[in-house]
Amino acid sequence: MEYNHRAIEARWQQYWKEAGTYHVEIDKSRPKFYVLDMFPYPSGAGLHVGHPLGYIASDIYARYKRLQGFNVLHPMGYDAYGLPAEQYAIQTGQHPEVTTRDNIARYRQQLDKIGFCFDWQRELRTCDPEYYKWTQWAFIQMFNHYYDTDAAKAMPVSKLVKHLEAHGTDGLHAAATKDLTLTADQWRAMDERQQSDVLMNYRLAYLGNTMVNWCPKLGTVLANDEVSEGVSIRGGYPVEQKLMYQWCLRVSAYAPRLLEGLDRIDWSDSIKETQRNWIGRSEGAEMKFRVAGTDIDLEIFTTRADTVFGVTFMVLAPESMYVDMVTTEDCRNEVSRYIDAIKHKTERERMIDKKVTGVFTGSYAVNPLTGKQIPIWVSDYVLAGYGTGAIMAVPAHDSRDYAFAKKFDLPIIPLIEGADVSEESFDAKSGKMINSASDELDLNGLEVKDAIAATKRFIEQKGIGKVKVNYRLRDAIFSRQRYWGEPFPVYYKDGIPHMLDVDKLPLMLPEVDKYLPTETGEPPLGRAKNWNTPEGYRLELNTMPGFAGSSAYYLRYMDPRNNDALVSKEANSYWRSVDLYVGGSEHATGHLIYSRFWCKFLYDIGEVCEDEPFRKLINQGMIQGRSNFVYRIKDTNTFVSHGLKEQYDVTPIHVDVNMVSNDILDLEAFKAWRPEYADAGFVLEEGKYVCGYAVEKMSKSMFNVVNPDDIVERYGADTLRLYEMFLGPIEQSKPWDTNGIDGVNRFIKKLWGLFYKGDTLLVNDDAPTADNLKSLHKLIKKVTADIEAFSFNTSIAAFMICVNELNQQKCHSRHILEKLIVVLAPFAPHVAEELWHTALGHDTSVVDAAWPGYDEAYLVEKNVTYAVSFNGKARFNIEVPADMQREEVEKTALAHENASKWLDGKTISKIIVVPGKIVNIVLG
RNA sequence: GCUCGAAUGGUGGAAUGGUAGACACGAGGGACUUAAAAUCCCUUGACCAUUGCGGUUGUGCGGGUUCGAGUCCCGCUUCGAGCACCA
Repeated sequence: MEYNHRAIEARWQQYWKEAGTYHVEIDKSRPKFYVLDMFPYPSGAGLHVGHPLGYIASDIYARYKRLQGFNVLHPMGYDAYGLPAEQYAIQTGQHPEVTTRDNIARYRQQLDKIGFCFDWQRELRTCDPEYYKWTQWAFIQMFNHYYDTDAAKAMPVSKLVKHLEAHGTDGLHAAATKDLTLTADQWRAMDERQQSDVLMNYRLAYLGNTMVNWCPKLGTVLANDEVSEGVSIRGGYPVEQKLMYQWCLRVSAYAPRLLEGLDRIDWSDSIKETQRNWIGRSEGAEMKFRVAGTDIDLEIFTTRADTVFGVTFMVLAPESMYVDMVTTEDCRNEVSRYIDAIKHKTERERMIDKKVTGVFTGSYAVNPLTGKQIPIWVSDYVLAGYGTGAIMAVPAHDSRDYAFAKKFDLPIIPLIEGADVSEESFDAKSGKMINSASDELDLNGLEVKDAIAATKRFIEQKGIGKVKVNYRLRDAIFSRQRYWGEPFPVYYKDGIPHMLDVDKLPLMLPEVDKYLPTETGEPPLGRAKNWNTPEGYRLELNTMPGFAGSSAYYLRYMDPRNNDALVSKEANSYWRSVDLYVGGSEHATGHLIYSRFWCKFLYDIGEVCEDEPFRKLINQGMIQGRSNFVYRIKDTNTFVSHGLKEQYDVTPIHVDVNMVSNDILDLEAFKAWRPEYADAGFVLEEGKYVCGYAVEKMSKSMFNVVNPDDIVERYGADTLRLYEMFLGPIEQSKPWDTNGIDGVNRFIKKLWGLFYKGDTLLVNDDAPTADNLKSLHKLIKKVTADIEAFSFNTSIAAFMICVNELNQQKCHSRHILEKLIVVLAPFAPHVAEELWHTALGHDTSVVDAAWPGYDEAYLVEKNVTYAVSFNGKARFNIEVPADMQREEVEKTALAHENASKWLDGKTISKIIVVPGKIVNIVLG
């Protein structure tokens, strides 16, 4: 029998499907293991060769774990809501659901050809009402909970209401949009709408005012990357900053726990670091500066409490509520003009524009430590959204304050010994303090670190400030003015939002005539007719963003058809959380934060038993494209080979990589590619046309897309799987280069050659030799360790070595080959299954075999070579039995005929024996 | 600017502080073949030597620790990633 990948792969894919080989159920007699891939967005372009990289790695791991006796959950589904389908719908009128369904069918076809062990009975689609029912359900739960900072967990809003009724805000420690102070009497005196507004200040899912890029012409909010120079990228319509009332999730409440949880999960340092940066914890102090001649206190946040003696002015963010309070009549016009000018800029423009601008409010603040009066300014370099939106400026030790002071000629007082602040500020947090003393507090001579601590202690004692931890993490804006997303389970009654009853879920996404905003500027859902509005009230017209559906999907896989709960207690307590999660690192500050937040919330309300969703995370690298170029001589139809292009004036042109092999262009295919190239001429090197290449993003326009289907058709899925893994470390980004795929294809053929020569079955029942056993056990040991370490490229190298050795040993022993096949099965399941059945005669699937252990006894070397060195320089080798004791090794080394030559009468000061490697004799 | 990571042949990449370059591609040579493909064998970091043994040098740069450093430490350079008027 010859190796025929097409027949083999079709046969076993069919077999696995019919036998339900990969379907899993809860089995309490076996330990569970949950392997998950980040589910794909089914785009219209289909899969390219980069997409399956992570899926192959996780598939290998899942199969390996199963062979080790684990009950492995390995599901797959689709993140089906998304912008491309909606854009396509706007252009063509095609319902996004239709496009999405077609794309999913195509994805499924492509995935099936690669031979993954997914349990397709658990497939999910986020746009499926059965699924998004639970997305809506979770939203309702968030609406009905607030975050108690004492208990550090979510609590029911009903408890909050009880507290407000009894004590007002007194003793209430809850995450809030802004600090409120209410008495119980005031609360009870409020009408329903006022009370609703108060509760919004605490709910985990809340309606809030947020600055957004609003494009009136398009009738939608745009993301920052959809706006450039004040106009929309699509259409070029003006975009303005607008405060919009929309749904938000109070992710910021969980900032401390999101940070702390990172210490308990096995993720790469880089992605943890990215999340830490994003959460942005900073320890500092909040301090009050009295505005001179008033009873207004400006609250500021600083991490450099020690520099308070160097504060020479204050700065407010233009949006700060203090601005209005402190601006004097004389300055009011100028301040308003400044703020108006700022308003017309997008946040992005404000960031790009590094020009220092600002305006004086006319008021002064009193430095609480020195009693000196300092001017209060307004400038857009202070952000409203961080801290209190007001800062104390210390120009000597903060570069932004320094630039501002220079521009507006404000005083600069150095506070650290030896710091030269004539040209630039001294931002480092080190050195000895100077100029920092008052009657009550003397920091002079202290190290910065100690000065910070001393100042904090002092301001707390004096009641002018308190120690505070600030986080950069913002709440997530949860409304989108889009059609293709989950509808909110929300209706408005007299303008007050209410949640639908849970038993009315799902609230189905309605049909609309067009996927555009309405004429009155409402989101597309405003077009829906006869939408099932409960009791005749108005439904929320926004939809949820993309991350809504992907935040808890991993839980749903545990129990995907449950209509009574997101996941049953039984399924959740068995499968618990994802043991291995594989996906791209680009989700570090999106999906991977939101999922963790969502999970912690569900944990708080007792729905799930683990508070971290993904125990171990592997980030597969991106596969980039490797584009090929031909070089056309200007104004001709002649193309010059890469090595000769310097001699001409040429234009590089992308050519389809599928016409190029090892950078050699297939001239006939090129001529046939485009009519204008039919009569092209070529300047060749040694009879060949050599193309240039470049690493770029894999995309149609670069003609560098390699389709996995083509590889599977030509070489087979097993070759594709092995080659993708052989390309390099899984976490590394690398360009796809089909050159080299022959190597792994040859390996499979050589492996086949151990079993068959032509039609002859070579497998015999001979007892394995010591060499056979050594080759096999070396392989098992290496592959076991490599899979655990996700080092798949080196395990494939180990397979190649093993098969070459067995070939040389002419080993066809069943004993050896059976174990070889089991170990290979996770990597190349089709060929393994074929040989397992036809050559080795089994009638059960190889996936039900047991992962073999290895025996060190077969691996022990009989003899070991030591390099004998003198003063670190290797001089000769000795070969001794492997179990020889180190003193004996020393003696043998010194007894060697060459030793006396190097000793040459010198004394020996030290002898170092490294087991199995080197004897170093250090001469005195 | 801050944080994290990386740098090894023509290429992708291997190396618990212990013979650097596993494995593969590519290249060169050879066998088989009318020929090509396929397959198999040999060579392949560089330099020198080559009738034979071999020798020198070599992991971005400069130092250090060590009997011994691609690996550990300090200081740079370059590239990649994340964050970025975050006080």
